[in-house]
Amino acid sequence: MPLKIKDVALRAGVSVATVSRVLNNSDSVKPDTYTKVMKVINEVQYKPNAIARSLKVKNTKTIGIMIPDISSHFFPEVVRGIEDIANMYEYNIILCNTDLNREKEQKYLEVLTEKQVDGIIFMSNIITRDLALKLKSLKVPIVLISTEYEGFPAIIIDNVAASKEMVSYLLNKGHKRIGMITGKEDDAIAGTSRYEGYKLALREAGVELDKSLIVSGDYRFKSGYEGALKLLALPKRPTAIFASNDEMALGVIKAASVLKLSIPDDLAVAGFDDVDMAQKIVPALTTMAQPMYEMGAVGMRLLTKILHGEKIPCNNVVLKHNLIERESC
Amino acid sequence: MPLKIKDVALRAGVSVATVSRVLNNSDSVKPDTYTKVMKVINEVQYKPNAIARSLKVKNTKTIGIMIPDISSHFFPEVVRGIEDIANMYEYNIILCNTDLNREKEQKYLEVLTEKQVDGIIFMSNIITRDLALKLKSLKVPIVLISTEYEGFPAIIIDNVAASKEMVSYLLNKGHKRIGMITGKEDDAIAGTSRYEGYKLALREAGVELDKSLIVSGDYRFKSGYEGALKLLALPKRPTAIFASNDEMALGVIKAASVLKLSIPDDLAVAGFDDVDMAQKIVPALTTMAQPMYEMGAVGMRLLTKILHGEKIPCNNVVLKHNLIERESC
DNA sequence: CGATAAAATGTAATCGATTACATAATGAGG
DNA sequence: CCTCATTATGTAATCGATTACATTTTATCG
Repeated sequence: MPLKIKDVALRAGVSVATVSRVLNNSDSVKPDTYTKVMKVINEVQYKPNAIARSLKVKNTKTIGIMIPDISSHFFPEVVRGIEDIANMYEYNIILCNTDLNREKEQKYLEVLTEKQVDGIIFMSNIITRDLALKLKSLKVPIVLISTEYEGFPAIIIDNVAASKEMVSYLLNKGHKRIGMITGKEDDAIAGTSRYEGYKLALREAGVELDKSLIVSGDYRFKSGYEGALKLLALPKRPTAIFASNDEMALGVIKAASVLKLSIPDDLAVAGFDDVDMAQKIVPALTTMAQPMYEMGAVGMRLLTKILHGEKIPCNNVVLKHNLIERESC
Repeated sequence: MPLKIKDVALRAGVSVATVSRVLNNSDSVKPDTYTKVMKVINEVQYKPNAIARSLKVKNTKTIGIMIPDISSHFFPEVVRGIEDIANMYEYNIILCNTDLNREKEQKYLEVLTEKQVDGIIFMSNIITRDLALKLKSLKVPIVLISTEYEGFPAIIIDNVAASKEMVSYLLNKGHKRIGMITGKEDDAIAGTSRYEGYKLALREAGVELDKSLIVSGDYRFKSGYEGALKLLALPKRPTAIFASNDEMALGVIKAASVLKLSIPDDLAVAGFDDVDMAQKIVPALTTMAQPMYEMGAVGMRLLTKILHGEKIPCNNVVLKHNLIERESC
């Protein structure tokens, strides 16, 4: 039903080639014909069919974004960063929630390639060898965010250093017994490395590691809440708790509140991420900020560079973390 | 570079038509040939080009989602609901952040139509006549969420009733002076109607409206914070504050905390939305829940029905709101 | 003013699938 | 074993753009 380039050509009394030329204002077309064609285009409100175009030019100006879950904190900001830059370069984004489910991931990767996306931004906790192989086989540029793998460009922060910094900060504030709620063990990037940073800070300060102060969580509120209850039930309870992410830190705060502990006097709480809410809650949460928006933006900018033919080294881009002192410590 | 249907046909010793038939398992194809072709497809890892397919069959199995901003609360949940259902029916979603900016909106609508999306889910605060006309002219099915306009199917809640219910609840708790922080005035749906509900509840209870208790906000934390400071500086301060959304309610809580007012004893606070954070903060926020995920899911389900040719009446689907009592009142 | 180069436009092939229509293979029934 | 209906497969047009190449128009200049 909608008009095709042919119709425009007919009405303007030129060939389809000419119309295509004014559309892409490539090649040379006489000013007269240009305006003549433009007039028709505007009159009939002609909108070129991008699908047909894509078939010929072999690019779709759309990229895929694979994230675990848009409704969990952290991701919306990243996605927003991606979209803003994508928009700037006239790309659109197809959003895929994987729930960290391998089958869903697989399925999405397939439809994304079938739909001929120009590139993919991939976020996940851990990338297995299999997955990496699969990603490589796609022949489409891929940028990783908040995860890494040999052979792929990735946007990350230095989790070990960031975590160490936070724990050192707590140590400097005089805390000797610092509880930690870790992320999932199988999650290389945030899980292991943030715990690594914790241990490094202790070692540097000459404080002995007390395993009873470590409980493992899964990044969710509930696990932070329950982990804190466990830690706070200890005979020698910690004076500070560092949670691997803000969501769990919120759980810690909640736990403290049911135990009628005041923050930061009875218990200092530190988080990780600097999720939007961190500054809005009472008490405002001291946390290690990840530049979420920027991670998305930088990742997308990198991807566009690749798509524009620039040769990009496949190494990690490490963005700066930032310790934000607020009321909870 | 990737293999085409022709290549598969060649290797399998059949025609492209036959390959296409096994791909779409339509028509009749002999079991023998079916397996023969399938074998080749698997061997060479053939992936059909969805763009080429779309050009011919005139659908893209992708829909557009227009939202103000994915990084503001409320939307991620809705989007998640949409995506889950979309995924179920093999649709993908292109995410567009409009920032409620008319030009961006316009631009996105254009590229979405050029990219031949099969449908659009549109969220915005207010729909002007111009915009509605534009939407109609797109010839593509559109479902509205959290907004409405004559002639479009829309998924909403009854904001007036919900708001009235909340205020009545506060009144029943014995509050006589209830402050309200409204949304933007130009925002028909949530802004005006929630204030409307407030007034209705007062009238019903025979409480006189005191305009000094009404301050207008813009749905953002800061405006909630500042609005609360203003209200709490009143000679006769309110004993309860109802904010038009949770984000602002959080601002109210923050304001109360700097003024050293305890919640709910010195001040009751109520929000609207039941954003994920509402239950996680201290004190947990009493709020009017909107079924965000469900709104997305129902909206998308409606859209798929339309896309599958069902005739759907263009009226509002009103989902149930739900008053959630927590600690802040 | 005519030859020639440069600019503008047109013709038709192409991208990679689907599908109407034509044709070939198979099976049933006498 | 032959005819005819049915099933299976193949041929070629088509979707709506882009673009290589061919052709026409315009401009330049001796």
